[in-house]
Amino acid sequence: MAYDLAMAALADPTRRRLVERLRHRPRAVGELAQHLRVTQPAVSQHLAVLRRARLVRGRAVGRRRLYQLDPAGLAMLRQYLDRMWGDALEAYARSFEE
Amino acid sequence: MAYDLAMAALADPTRRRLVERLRHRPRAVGELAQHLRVTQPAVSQHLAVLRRARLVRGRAVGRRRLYQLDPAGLAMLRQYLDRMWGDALEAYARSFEE
DNA sequence: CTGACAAATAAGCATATACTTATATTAGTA
DNA sequence: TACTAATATAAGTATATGCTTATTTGTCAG
Repeated sequence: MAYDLAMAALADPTRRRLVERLRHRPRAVGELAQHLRVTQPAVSQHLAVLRRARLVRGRAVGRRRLYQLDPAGLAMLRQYLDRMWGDALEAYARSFEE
Repeated sequence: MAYDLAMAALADPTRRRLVERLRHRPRAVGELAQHLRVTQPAVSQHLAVLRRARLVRGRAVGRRRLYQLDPAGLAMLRQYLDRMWGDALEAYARSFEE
């Protein structure tokens, strides 16, 4: 039951934009903040939430902090959704049988 | 961009329990409420949220209302997560190359 | 038609949370 | 050492939302 943190984290649109911005390469906090209409502290707070959900990882490089996606959180979410998806399809098909 | 409603809907643990309870077969509102420590109105409100997110569908049967999973919402979510997952893996692999 | 049952809606409240500004921390630079 | 840059943390606020009770709407049984 670790996907609950990930689901809650991705429910926020600003955090989803952060994740999407990290899709292809790591970015520094300031760089992320520039594109987001929110202040730098807000971005740091969002990153902390994403970190706890294991959706991103941060490492210090000089005096900057580079964040990148952590596959772990996404993997758990995917697994959960795939299970639901499979069951939903089965139940849906069954609902036509009778 | 329809997965945002689904993400927000599934972020709530009570709503997730509702979805999980509907995994295998349709259920009536009262039946769902009995297993959930919340009142019937709360369940109805949650179901409304899930309906707007296209995660469930409800149909009237007599004076009861049977809800079942709607694959549509889950499909959108899955698609979104799969894209993120793929990109995350690529970026992760790339981060080892250099 | 009347009463009871099932679900949805209304209204209100209490808490969670996404934001802000201000400050602290840590690392590079002159 | 002092100064600046980059990020994190603290504290406070405003809004969103998940819950409750009370009421409304709709359906079946007698």
